[in-house]
Amino acid sequence: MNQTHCKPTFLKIPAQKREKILAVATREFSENGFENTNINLIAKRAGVSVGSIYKYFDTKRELFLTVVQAGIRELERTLEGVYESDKPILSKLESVIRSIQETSRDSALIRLYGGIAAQENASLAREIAHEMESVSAGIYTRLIRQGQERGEIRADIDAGMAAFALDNIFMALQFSYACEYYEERFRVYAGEDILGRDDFVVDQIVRFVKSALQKQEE
Amino acid sequence: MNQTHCKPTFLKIPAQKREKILAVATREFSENGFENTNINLIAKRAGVSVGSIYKYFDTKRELFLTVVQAGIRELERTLEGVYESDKPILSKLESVIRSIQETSRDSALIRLYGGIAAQENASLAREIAHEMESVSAGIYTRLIRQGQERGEIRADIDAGMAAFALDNIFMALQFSYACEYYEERFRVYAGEDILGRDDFVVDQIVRFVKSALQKQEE
Amino acid sequence: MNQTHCKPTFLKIPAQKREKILAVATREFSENGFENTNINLIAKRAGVSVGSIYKYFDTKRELFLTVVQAGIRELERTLEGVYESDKPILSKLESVIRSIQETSRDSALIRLYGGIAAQENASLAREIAHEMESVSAGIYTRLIRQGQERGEIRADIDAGMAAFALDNIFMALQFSYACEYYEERFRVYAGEDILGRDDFVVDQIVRFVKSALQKQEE
Amino acid sequence: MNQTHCKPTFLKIPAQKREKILAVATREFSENGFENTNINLIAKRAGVSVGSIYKYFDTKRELFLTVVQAGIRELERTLEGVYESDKPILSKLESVIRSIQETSRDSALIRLYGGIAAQENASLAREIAHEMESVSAGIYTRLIRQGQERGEIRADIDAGMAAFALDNIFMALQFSYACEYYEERFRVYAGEDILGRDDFVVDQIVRFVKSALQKQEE
DNA sequence: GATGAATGAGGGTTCATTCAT
DNA sequence: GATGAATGAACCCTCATTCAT
Repeated sequence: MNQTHCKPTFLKIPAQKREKILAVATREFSENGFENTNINLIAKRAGVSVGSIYKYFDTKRELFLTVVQAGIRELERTLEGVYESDKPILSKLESVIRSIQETSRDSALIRLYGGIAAQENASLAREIAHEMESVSAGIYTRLIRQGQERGEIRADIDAGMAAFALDNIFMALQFSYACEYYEERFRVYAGEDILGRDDFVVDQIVRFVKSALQKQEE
Repeated sequence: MNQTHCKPTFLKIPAQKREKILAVATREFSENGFENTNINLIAKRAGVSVGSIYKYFDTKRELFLTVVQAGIRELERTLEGVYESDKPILSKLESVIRSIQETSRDSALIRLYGGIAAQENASLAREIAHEMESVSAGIYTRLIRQGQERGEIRADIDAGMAAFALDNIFMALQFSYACEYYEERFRVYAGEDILGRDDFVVDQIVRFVKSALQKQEE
Repeated sequence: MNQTHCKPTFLKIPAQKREKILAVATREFSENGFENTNINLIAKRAGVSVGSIYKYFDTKRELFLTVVQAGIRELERTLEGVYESDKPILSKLESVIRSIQETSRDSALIRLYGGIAAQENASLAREIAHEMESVSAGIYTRLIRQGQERGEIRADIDAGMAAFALDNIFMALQFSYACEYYEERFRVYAGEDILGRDDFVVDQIVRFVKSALQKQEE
Repeated sequence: MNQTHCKPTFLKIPAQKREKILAVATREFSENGFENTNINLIAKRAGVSVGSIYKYFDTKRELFLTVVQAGIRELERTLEGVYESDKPILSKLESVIRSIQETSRDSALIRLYGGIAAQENASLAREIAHEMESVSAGIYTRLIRQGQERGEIRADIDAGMAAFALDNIFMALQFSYACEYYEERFRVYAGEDILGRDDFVVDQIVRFVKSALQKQEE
């Protein structure tokens, strides 16, 4: 869960250099996918030598994993921010959706996520899954459970499964704002102009999720 | 939507050979992704020459698109089957979920879907999106609308957006039964043994979706 | 010298079909060179099957040689026409130059010649040389000799060598009207607009050749 | 005229390695033509990796152009040497012819020239033409003009056209000592043993050219 | 520790030629 | 004789990784 994928040397170089490498690598991987990303090019664009990259990371794969992990930590911070507030739970959901709309557009990170699941390299996918999902899984599940305790969310549903369903909706929504494929899919479902109707989307998704989770009257 | 990606010659060869090629290609693409799939290997494993493959398809990309489209048509048939029955709408949803459980396990097709969105080749992704989603988008949206007309589904929600949310859940569920990455994610959310608890999953998802869509009492 | 490069079958098919094949092949070879010409494409464009082409010619090479030989015979006819007249010899030269200007522009045949010498396949080149040059060599040499006998051309020069020098000039002139490379070279020597100044070219070349061959006043 | 076709890296490697690569490439291209030359083979024979070749040159085409340009510079040096002497102009011509005889035999370079014009790749041909001919065109034209000024060469002929005719003769003569096809052609014109009668050739060609250019008596 | 030149296996694609119908 | 589908060797080029300096 906390393993690092880089070699110790990477942690000893100036922060600025480290961040430049990660920024360039994130952009390249998210734009081109794992296979089509060229390590030599990343090195050049980050202003370091290939040799150095291989001093910091054993393989292309390790660099990729490091980039993903850095992204996860960023995501974690965003989500935590939303949840730590003390608004009623259902209103937190609205915040999440708005946050997705704001951060996912043009987000290299989300595109990266979209691509991971498809990584031809199955073992790579598995390795990422755990650390990546632990974050949101944990947060969503805790949220649901809290809501159930407070009586704001129905108790007759498994917190994990509800969190799973919720994340299914949110994950696909993220992709819909970040990846061409899902953008197109979103339009097919909701109309050509849906990417410009953010308030409508928030309203509708909240409505859907709210009913799904709310304690049934009576 | 109806364009074919193969050359006419491909349609003229014996059905058995055609299916062998598609079966091998589907397996290879879904196991290795687009980039890591070797056309020469597909040819060898399908028992034809590379030359022949290139007589049937202009490029690797066209073969890939053909494989995807064949999968879409299969998916279409499965979904149509479920929806054409005259069960009450909410019970149809249960059928869909069961159908996902049955067909997604070991499904090269679904893995393929998972991979498409991530295709480094953005234009390829866009090209597939429309024809692929038109199928389920159409079916789900029609279903919701029908439900609204019959009074089984709440009218205060946009049919397209509801269908979108529904498909988000189902799509991710499909991936969860087909791709390593999503399997792992599923376990993180719902427990190590979730892949063996199909009835529980059906029950929980139905419960979630039902509330989400159902007409609110009173 | 008179060997044919095709199989007997080629001579038995309808003349129209035979000529269509040669016409298409000549165009293709002259536009793309030997290596870049695709036999399957020639077949398709000539409206016959590849199988048939290989019934008529053992190899791509044989087809090429046949095309070249057909071209030689055409050239032969043109040249003979010029020389058989009974104009004074030096005025015949003018006719040759004008004939070159008229026939070489857009001439697949000449481009073909230009390419032969460079055929990577050395043996192919040698094979063509004899039959190809015998034509003009014979005519030019006979012409010079005739001129020497008539006293129109200096006797202190070897007829063969003079014919060789003459053909060097004419051959390169032909290429200069037919092939991009030599066109460019021509422009470098004689100015950007030289390809539009035909009379000037005739005048200058005649002037040069005339002095070269003419009996020196004494 | 001064553009290089290689990447900067090529200029930084040891001269010996650079020359080895150019030597091997020149040989391969001149023996097999552009299309039939195998880059991987050049690499192996030059004792470097394919990867390196592609570090030095973007494409096969660029390597070819570099080889040609190197040849042009060599030709330039030879020609300049001949012309810089202060012999009377017509005697310089004799030097050129002797120089052709000496350098063209077994000259990969000249064979290369012979092949360029025929390059299936028309754009490639055009690109080479300018830089290649500028050299000899310039020298020959300057020579003629100088001769005209000095009164050694007739003034009633255009310097560029005379240089063109001259180069036509010399170019074909070069090919006649270097390429199989033109060797054969030479024999057809001047007899089977012509390649062994160098003095005769010099004498005859000088005689031809001299009359062509010389001021007419009286 | 940093560099970046060097490596070479690997893969998409073409096309001359064959041969079963 | 005609057809054209099938074959598969061959080649240009890429890029993850290594290693001498």
